[in-house]
Amino acid sequence: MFAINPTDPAPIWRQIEEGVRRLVALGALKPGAPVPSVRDLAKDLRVNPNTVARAYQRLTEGGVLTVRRGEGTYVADEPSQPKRAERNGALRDAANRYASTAISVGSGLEAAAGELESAFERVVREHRRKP
Amino acid sequence: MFAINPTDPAPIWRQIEEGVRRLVALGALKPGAPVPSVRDLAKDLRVNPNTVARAYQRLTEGGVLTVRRGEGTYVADEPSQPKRAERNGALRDAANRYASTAISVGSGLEAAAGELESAFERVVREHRRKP
DNA sequence: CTTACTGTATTAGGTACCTAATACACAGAG
DNA sequence: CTCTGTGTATTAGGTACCTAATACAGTAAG
Repeated sequence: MFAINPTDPAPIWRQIEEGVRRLVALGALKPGAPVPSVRDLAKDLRVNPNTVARAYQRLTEGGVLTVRRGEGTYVADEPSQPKRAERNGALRDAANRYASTAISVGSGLEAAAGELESAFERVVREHRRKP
Repeated sequence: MFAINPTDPAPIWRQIEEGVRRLVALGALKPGAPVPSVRDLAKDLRVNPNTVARAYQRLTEGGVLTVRRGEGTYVADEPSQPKRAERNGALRDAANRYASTAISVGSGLEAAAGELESAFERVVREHRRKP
């Protein structure tokens, strides 16, 4: 499905949350489709079930997932996207972080932009492989 | 000098380390120039002196700073830059993270690249202001 | 020497996160 | 009903990080 990056300082539950949002945004997870059970995904990612549960709960509160108790968890019929304000804010924050680390290691805008393009291709290709 | 971002999941000492590296890479801190004392920078960033000390220690081990005990800390005469392998690795990692969050909030490559350019301009302009 | 500033080290306490081990309520299959 | 698999909740323990309060060794200036 996706992987956890141990070097990423972000908490694991946030990585899971973002991973699911990414799959939904890419269309790899379509509305109504089931997502792995808490225990299955936890076993797959080699992570504690509680951590996955926390991510699922946040995604449910955020309107991305819907849960049918005792049965399973599914992508919401109309998965909510972040509003423009939040999206721009989050994007700006992430861009600042990326620019900061790029400059700090001695890279320029061109190198950073090129690596970004590669990263996009990599992510998209990775999720075109198993639709 | 620079600011600490509380929303950044990265540890504060790492943000400080990256901030100093950024200033050195931008030329805002030139070789031989003194950096603020541990206590001064801690007071400026409203952070514990131990946290700043940890960052300075890592920067010293990394060859970016040199310390004259009892006198102060200075930018190394020839500040070491990360080797190409490490730089590319770090840049690739950062690009992956940025691309991941961009996609997860529903943004495309164009929007991400545009925001990246803005971020670069912002950072450079911010450090051209007080040379 | 005294004072004031450096970097460094130690100890303690608090918070967030992750793990582990359970337990409970609900839905579906046999 | 029994069994299995859902999501959810609770409790405990460990680690990393940050803070706070000191203390020590070295340098420079009065």
